[in-house]
Amino acid sequence: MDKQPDSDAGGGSVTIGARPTRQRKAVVAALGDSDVFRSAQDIHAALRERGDDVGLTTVYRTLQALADGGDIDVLRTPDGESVYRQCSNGHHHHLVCRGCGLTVEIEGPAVETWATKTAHAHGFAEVEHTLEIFGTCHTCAQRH
Amino acid sequence: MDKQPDSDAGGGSVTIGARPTRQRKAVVAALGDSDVFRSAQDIHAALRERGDDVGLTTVYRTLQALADGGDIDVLRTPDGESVYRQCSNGHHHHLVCRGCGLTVEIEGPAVETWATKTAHAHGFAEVEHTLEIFGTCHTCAQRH
DNA sequence: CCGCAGTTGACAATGGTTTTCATATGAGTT
DNA sequence: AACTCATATGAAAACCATTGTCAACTGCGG
Repeated sequence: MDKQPDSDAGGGSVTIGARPTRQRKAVVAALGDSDVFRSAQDIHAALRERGDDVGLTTVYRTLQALADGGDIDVLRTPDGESVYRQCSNGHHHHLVCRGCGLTVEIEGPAVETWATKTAHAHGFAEVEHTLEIFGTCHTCAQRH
Repeated sequence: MDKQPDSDAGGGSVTIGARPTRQRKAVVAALGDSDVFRSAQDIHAALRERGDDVGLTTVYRTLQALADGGDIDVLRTPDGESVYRQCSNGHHHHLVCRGCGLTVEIEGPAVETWATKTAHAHGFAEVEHTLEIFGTCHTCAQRH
């Protein structure tokens, strides 16, 4: 039910889909260019500016597919916007700047343990959790 | 321009606003009736069914006001919908059952400290964080 | 009883995201 | 190269929760 292991996607480390088209490669490239969480609209605008014309619909579809495949991370800003980012593998959380989207991947083993223990203590099973930290980074704080 | 501190709102434990109107009381009552997170539209529909006619706009406004005042908790479902719930005072997180919505309020002072410290260590200011734990409660686990 | 700030609500407008559907494209086949 | 057809694309329309608008209403203070 999940994809078969493909160790030779053709150069990229990310499985794009059945057909690695120009558009999909462009979206993946755009994600690779920045280490910031960006919205679909952001990416669409960036691509257009760069001359890579990709339809907004396609950007949305591609991002969704990548997220479903676990190749990129999604999270929702406090405004309810979905933002995407290419992340390292494995479980981690994010420290995100509200101003520019600058993101630091963080780990908190103690939190994981605590969350799981607490849930079990209340009789909950199949425990998952979400944890994101938002703030204003040093740079953004200065040019308020 | 904003509300003055009033320690005696007039009987309710929740400060509704400058004027405790029929509509606001109705919304507060609806929240008091259930201990699960519900959307504004849900509440609006429930009120209408009960005969308490309150405009959708007013429901939204009231919920937002209550949330701003810290009298109720808001969180966003994975679909991006805002849901509200009457909670105890103070900062806390939620342990929510995926099956029935059963919610347990939890506290994790250590997590708060850790989150703030970590953010500051990376030069972030005005730190906020979101943390929710999802799982399957004992009851739901049995009748899978 | 008057007046005005606070409230209300029908309706329009927003805006991110998804759907629709006609057209295009690419990988395999003949 | 020509053919096929599932897959992919994208412009435009649909969605839909939420917010803005603004005229009408309400209730307490004076």
